[in-house]
Amino acid sequence: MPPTSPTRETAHTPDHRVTTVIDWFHREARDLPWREADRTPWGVLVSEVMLQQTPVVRVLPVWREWMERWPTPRDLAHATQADAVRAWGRLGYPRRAKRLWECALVLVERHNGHVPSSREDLLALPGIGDYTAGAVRAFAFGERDIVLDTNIRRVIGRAWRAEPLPAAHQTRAERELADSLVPASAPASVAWNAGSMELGALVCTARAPKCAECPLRHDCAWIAAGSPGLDDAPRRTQAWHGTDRQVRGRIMALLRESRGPLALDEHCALDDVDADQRHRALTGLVADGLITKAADGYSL
DNA sequence: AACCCGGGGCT
DNA sequence: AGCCCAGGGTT
Repeated sequence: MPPTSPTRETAHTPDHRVTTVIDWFHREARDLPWREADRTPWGVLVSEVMLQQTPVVRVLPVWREWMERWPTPRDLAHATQADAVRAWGRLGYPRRAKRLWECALVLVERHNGHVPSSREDLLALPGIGDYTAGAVRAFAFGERDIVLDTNIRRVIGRAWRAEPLPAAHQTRAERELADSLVPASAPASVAWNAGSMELGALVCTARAPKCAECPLRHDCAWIAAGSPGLDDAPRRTQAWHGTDRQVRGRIMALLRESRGPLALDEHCALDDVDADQRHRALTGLVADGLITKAADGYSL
C-alpha cells in the first residue's frame, strides 16, 4: 500500500463544514416530489428548468400537472408547443416552456426518448446550461458533478471566504474552491450539492440570513468576521411596472386564456399600453417563437 | 461582458 | 412600495 502524501490526504478529507451541511440536510431536507425514490430523470429535468428563477412553492403545482399529463419526454413530444406554454401558466419566462417542449422532441429523436446522463449531451439540449446539466447529473443520476447555483455560491462565499454576497460573475478561484469542496464519493457529493443549495434557500438567504439556526454558525468565516458588508452591498433592483417584460407577460396571459386568435394590435385589453411598446412586445414575442401572427390575429 | 427575459409573495 | 429569487441565450 503506497504511503499517502499529506497533500493528497488533505485533498480527500472532507472539510468538516461540508460534513456538517450534509448531516443537516439529512435531518432538514424538505420533502419535494422530484426528490422521491420514484423520481425519474425526466421529472428531475423538468423540475430544474422550472426552478430556474422560480421558487419551489410556485413550481410544485405546475410540476405535478406536467408530470401527470406528460410523464415521459415522448408524451410531451406528442403535445403542441401551445399546450406546453399554456400548462406553464404564470411561472414566468415562458421561453423555458418552449425550450422544454423542444427538449422533449430532441430526446425522442436523438436519445430514444430518454434523458442522457453525460454533461456533453445534456448541454446540447435546448434550455440546459451549465447549472442545469450538473443538477440533472447529480439529482437524477447520482453522479458526482459540480453544481454551482446562486445559493451554493452564497454559502461558500460566506462560510469559506467571509464574503456577504457572491460577485456578479463566477471567478476561476471561486470555481476551483467549489470543485475542491465536492466530496469524492458520489452519494456524498449529491448530498453536499443538494444540502448546500437547501441551506442557501432556507437559512443562508441573501438579505436576511437566519444565522442563529445555521448548522455552520460556529464555523462560518463570515460570522467570525462580524458579518460585514450586507447592508451596503449593491442591490439588483429590477423595474417592473410599465416595462416591456410586463407587457409581454400580459400578452401571454391573454393568449393562454383565449381559444382562438386575438387581434392584439387593437385589443381593448391593451388600451393603456403605449402603441410603440405594444408593437415592440408583439414583434418580440413573434421573433422569440412564442406566438404567431396570422391574418385573423395572434395565437400561441 | 452586458443585456434581455416574469411573476408572486414577503417584509 | 420595495425586495427577494434552484439561469440561459444572444449579441
